[in-house]
Amino acid sequence: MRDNKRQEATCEQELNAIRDSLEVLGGKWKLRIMRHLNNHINETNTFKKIQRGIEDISAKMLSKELQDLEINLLVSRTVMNTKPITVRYAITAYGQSVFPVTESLVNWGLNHRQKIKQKD
Amino acid sequence: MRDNKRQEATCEQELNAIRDSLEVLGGKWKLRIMRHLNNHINETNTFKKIQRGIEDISAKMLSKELQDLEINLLVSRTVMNTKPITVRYAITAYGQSVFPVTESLVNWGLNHRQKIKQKD
DNA sequence: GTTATCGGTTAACTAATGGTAACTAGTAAC
DNA sequence: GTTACTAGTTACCATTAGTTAACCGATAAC
Repeated sequence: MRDNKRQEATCEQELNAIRDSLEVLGGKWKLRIMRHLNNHINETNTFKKIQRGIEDISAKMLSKELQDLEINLLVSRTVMNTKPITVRYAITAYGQSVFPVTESLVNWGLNHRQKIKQKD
Repeated sequence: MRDNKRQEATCEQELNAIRDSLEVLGGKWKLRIMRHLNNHINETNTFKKIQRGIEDISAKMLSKELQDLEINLLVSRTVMNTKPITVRYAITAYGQSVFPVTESLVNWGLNHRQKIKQKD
């Protein structure tokens, strides 16, 4: 794998790659959760603490999104040996690799809003 | 506007900017259409030609997506004075600005697929 | 034994996205 | 007048995404 032969993907492969990215990062909550974990990276982020920290997210959505993020290696889940048990979630080093990607989306989005404003 | 004070957006503003970007570029067809128009930039891209060029897209979806793209200034629409009338769609110069953004999504998606493969 | 906290799950709903097929109007060839 | 091509629109349906509210077992405080 080290001798990577990338950067000559076909059109279809590129569209698939974008679909993959948006599946992993898209939706209403995933990036909010990632950012929250990154902003509180030195704290013990338990399920309830995260839920209280992210406005309006329901237990169901938080549970489901954390599972998805864990499957994709972006977030780690550690059951702590406490009573009552607590579960600690943390963004992984790999998880932090999403921020440079989203930065370009942020910049394009900010610029686009200006552009559309000028239309009126 | 020229003295742009950007790049110090709050967390919430950044999430909104990402939402904006994904609203404009997301979904099943928008980027396919953009790429198609970009790949056939020297041709006259009529509605029917585009529909034949993009596999499985229905008239309804193509019509709706082209309208969205036009509203967002990414695609231009020109009614030609022919009989029967034809309508020419083209990607705008501004529309081409999306490709650098999607490139980072492509790269992350390709890399992520490798990463997940290694898990098994 | 009642109440509260932990980390969730379950069922039932609504909203958004996209697909299918039929249909429109205008023009032209046969 | 029937067929075909232009550029779409309309109505209906299925799937997905997300919301709401109730519930679960375990543990601990009162």
